[in-house]
Amino acid sequence: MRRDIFQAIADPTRRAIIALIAIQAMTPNAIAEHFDTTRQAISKHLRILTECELVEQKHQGREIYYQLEIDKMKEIDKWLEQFRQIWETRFQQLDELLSIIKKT
Amino acid sequence: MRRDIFQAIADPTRRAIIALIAIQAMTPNAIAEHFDTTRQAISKHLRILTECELVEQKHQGREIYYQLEIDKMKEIDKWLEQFRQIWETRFQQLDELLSIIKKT
DNA sequence: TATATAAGCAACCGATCGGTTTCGCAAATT
DNA sequence: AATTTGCGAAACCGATCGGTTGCTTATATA
Repeated sequence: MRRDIFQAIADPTRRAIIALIAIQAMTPNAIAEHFDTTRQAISKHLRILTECELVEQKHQGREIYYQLEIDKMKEIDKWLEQFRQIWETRFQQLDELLSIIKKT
Repeated sequence: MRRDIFQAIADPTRRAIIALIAIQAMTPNAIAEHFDTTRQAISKHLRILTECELVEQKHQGREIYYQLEIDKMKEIDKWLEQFRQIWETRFQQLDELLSIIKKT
């Protein structure tokens, strides 16, 4: 059951769930209302999100509120960093090229 | 065959391929040498990456060089933007809290 | 105490995934 | 012209995915 964050965000429904609970913690039933599937399907998605620690449970009576563990999202940002360096370098090179053209 | 970038980066081998060809364009054979699988398996990954336009082909004789379409990576960055706003706000709030504590 | 509600869990299903093997084709090399 | 090399395409395979249905447990409410 090797879960990682990249696999977690691969599914569009899970990305939508993430965006939903980013605003405020919600129960599975409340989340399910936003989608065209059963609560059980949502529960499965929440289990995957919980397993890779993207989401946290907060028990409150018989309700379970799921909230986004926003810090975990930074892992994606961290991975992107190596490419951000490249595209910024490219941009800079383009910029330099343009200024050279301008001078001649 | 609905391919999107999030599904493309879900696989660890594909992420490694992306990182590899980010440095310089490479042929399928050259890429395959870096992994413990067959060239055909790599070819399949390249097909998926090509389908979602993360990668471009450059034919040169009978060799095909695959190069990263770095701009496409920005789509992930764009999606992350909404969450970056949240975690920066949280950080700011924490910062304010700390300065309030300091004052008292 | 009986009933309704919130939620997790397990079994099942068709579709897709990642991989291998085999094949065919086109470009280089001999 | 014959052979080697680089590559994609297709067929196949077991594993996993996303979903449903049916069940159990625990907390509220009548």
